Amino acid sequence: MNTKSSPRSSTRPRLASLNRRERAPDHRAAGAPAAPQFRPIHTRRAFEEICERIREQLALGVLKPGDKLPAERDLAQQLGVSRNVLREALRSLEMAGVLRLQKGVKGGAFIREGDTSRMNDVMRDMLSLGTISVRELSEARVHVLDLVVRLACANVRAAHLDALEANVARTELATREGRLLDRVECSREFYKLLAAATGNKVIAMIMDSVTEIHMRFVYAKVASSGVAMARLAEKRRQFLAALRERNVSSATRLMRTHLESVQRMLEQDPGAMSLHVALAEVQPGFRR
Amino acid sequence: MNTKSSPRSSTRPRLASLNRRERAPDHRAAGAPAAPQFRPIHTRRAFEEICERIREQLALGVLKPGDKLPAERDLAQQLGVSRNVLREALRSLEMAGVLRLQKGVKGGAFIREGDTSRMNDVMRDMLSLGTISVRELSEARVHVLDLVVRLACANVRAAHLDALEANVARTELATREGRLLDRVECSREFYKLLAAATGNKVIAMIMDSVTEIHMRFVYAKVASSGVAMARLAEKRRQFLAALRERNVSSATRLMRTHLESVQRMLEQDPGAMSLHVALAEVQPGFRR
DNA sequence: TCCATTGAATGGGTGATCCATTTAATAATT
DNA sequence: AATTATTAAATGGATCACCCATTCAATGGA
Repeated sequence: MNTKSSPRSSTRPRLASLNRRERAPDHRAAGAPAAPQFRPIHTRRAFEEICERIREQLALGVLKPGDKLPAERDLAQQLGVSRNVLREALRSLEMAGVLRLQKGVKGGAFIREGDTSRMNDVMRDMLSLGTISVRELSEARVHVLDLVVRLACANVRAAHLDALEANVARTELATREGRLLDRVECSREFYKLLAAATGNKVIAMIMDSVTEIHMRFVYAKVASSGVAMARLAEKRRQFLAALRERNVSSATRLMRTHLESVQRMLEQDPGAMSLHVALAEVQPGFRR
Repeated sequence: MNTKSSPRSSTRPRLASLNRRERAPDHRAAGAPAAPQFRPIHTRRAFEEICERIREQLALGVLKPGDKLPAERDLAQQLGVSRNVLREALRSLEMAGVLRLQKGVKGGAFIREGDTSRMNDVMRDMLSLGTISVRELSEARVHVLDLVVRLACANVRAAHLDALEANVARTELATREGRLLDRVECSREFYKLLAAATGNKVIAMIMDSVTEIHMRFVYAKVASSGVAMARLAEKRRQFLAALRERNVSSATRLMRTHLESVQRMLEQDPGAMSLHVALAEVQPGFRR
């Protein structure tokens, strides 16, 4: 039995607004198309409500990057929830790349600049969960890269070309010194720079997300078999030349044939390659 | 003063593995390319470690969709952390679409089928945070849609065509009955079906993520101004005919001109359109 | 002027406790 | 025997009251 009389029933007008809230009815218009029976209603929980409210303030422009939320203890009281629940919400938003939590006096929960690498995580989870396949990802990458090359030819600027040039120089150096894994890291960077050269952060984000996983496979392959893409730096220089003269067809063709040879490299001795190995392996430069 | 003697120092060999863990040194190879000074080290926190371990089990294939994690109380003890911290981790994974938490006996934390709509959230957050712009998103959508049309022409199957046909029929009905917002909902569905017709879930996911936000704008525009895209169903039928005969150039051209007219519609009287309104407005069919 | 000390604010983390929901086992009723 | 209530246990949801570690400004001494 619970002998100690509940010390809480007295001081608890709190959750009136947040907790135990009646669910809003589904306002789907009467004649709505393709209404699939009823969508499952998952009970509204406090932390969801909190996340939503903060995101709402964000969408409304009330909160902007750099802004600081009230201290956990204060915000919890304002929202009428316990500190623990508030923290669940803040944690989720932190994982989502929306917040940055910082300790110490003058610390707090700050709205971050958007973190475009979040899309990588989504892609990786989808692959881990088996929702998408390596084949689909590779195919998507070919198409996206094709688009990226065309856009880069249209929009590339001197600064991008310089960065790419420097990257190829590093690739060449790594090749000469036999640092094969560093060369893979160079490749990863190359595609990131190329994506940035499109001048469109949405496209770049998409490109990065399909490239990141792909490069893990390449890394795992090179690490395990020691194979190396022949004449990589040379091919990069050719491509850069085409990009510099904004020769779309030439750049596209060079990239396509390169992708094909990479694909062949990955597919030889396929038994050694494993989705799980590539995903789970902790690799330098591949932050999780 | 803290009069009550700490009751914890005795029973706490727990965190040895998880908490207060020495950070692994950065094993970046010595001559690594483009090492940007030092990457900021953010203190390793328990919940991050937990998330990572669960994701690792996922990547390793030890955990699969449908599997159930141990009960919170048990898992917390196994990991040597408090239940509250474990919950922060589970919450984050739930928000990430990896887990589904279910109450009651026989409840627990289950590994979900991958939730492709997570990419939509990323896109929305990036827009809310100002990391990407509406212009970039629209531009990306044009290019992605172009790709989708080409792939759909190559891979569309009878079932897809039937679904699209049914969608257009609903569009026609909504038009006749003057249900403009339902027609927008039909459009949203149309693009989702088209994305699925590519036969590539990665491409489909990307397409959906750039479409979702766009359709919010269309919805907000139609809701506020009452304007309607002229001859929508007719245009859809023409496009479907081209898709059915796998006529890439025709389908591409039709889609492109349609996009242009939609863009013109959105841009007239631009003062009425607001990023914040479109993002924040709760709309039927637009789950958050 | 510079450096060490201190203390308050803040996020990180713990453990105990209660509530609400769900399900299966059990008892009561027809 | 079949059906319907009741009960009990397991589980996630939430709260409270702490304590710890980090950070940084204020303070004070050399």
